[in-house]
Amino acid sequence: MDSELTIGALSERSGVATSALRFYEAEGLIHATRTAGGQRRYSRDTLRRVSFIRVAQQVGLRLDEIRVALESLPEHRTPTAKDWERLSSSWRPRLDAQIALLERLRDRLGGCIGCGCLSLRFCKLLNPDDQAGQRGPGPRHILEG
Amino acid sequence: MDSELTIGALSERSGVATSALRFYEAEGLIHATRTAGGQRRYSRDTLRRVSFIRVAQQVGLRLDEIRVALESLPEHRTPTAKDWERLSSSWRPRLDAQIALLERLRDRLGGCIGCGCLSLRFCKLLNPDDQAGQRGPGPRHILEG
DNA sequence: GTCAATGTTAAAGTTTGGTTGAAGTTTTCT
DNA sequence: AGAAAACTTCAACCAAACTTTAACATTGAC
Repeated sequence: MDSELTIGALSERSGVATSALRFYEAEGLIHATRTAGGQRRYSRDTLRRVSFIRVAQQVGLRLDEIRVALESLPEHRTPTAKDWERLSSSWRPRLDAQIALLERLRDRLGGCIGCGCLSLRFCKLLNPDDQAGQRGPGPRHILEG
Repeated sequence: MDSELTIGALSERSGVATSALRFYEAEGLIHATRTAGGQRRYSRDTLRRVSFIRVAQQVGLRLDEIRVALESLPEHRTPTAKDWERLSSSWRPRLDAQIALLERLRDRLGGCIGCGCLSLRFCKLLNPDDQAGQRGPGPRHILEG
């Protein structure tokens, strides 16, 4: 049992499509060695890397941010549980902020929309830190703040 | 004081770019009358409509869903605070679910990534309802569930 | 009446996160 | 050895939510 995974095996185990895995490689989020014939072989901890990527997406990170995060992992040894924990704990502020926003929305929905207060630019509900968010095109991720 | 707004005025008051306002109109989310010369003029409650749109986006709704929601407003009278409240209260389940997901992530981050449990497909953290989410292309919105 | 500021349209471009398809190669199974 | 299954690359496509650009028209202040 060589513990190298083919792209199909990694896909099956991670639940992530092979096309996505190739895409992640192109974006520098994961890496593979190649067989003599040119096929990808993944080391076992790539599975954990892929898991990290998917969870990070749920937290609202974009792939380029995730790439940067992953780059802070040790290069020449398999990352430990502690490494992963350090990485993911950096999300806490982000998660906390997002949870707070959603709770604010939930608890003040009725009042704020119906009333005349909404000039949005200055609405405390949406811009608690007075950032009128104009951040270019593309889909809006709710966690982007 | 005719209380009609030009697109520039609406943009300034709402904090939403004019290009976005035209886009919203093309998508059927807002409406305008036209001057003799063909310029848009918005009634005052359009401001509230735009506010609604932006808040709804924060809640994670896509524009087409927002359009449907807005279509349930009364056609021939200015919506009341109650109308808006009814509309926005339909978000509660969605908000609650999303808050729950984020709290789950926050509270179990360390354990779940570091450990070997993550075959993602079956991870209770990400798929509490056992939906291995394969929902087509496009950016992943964290609220999509 | 002039002129700057603001407005118009339509089409194309941007970003993110991928998928799809074609045409060919490698691995693995028997 | 031969065939099926899995793999390769590359380019094109998709969707959301806008923005940008170009070329031209309207408004409103003086």
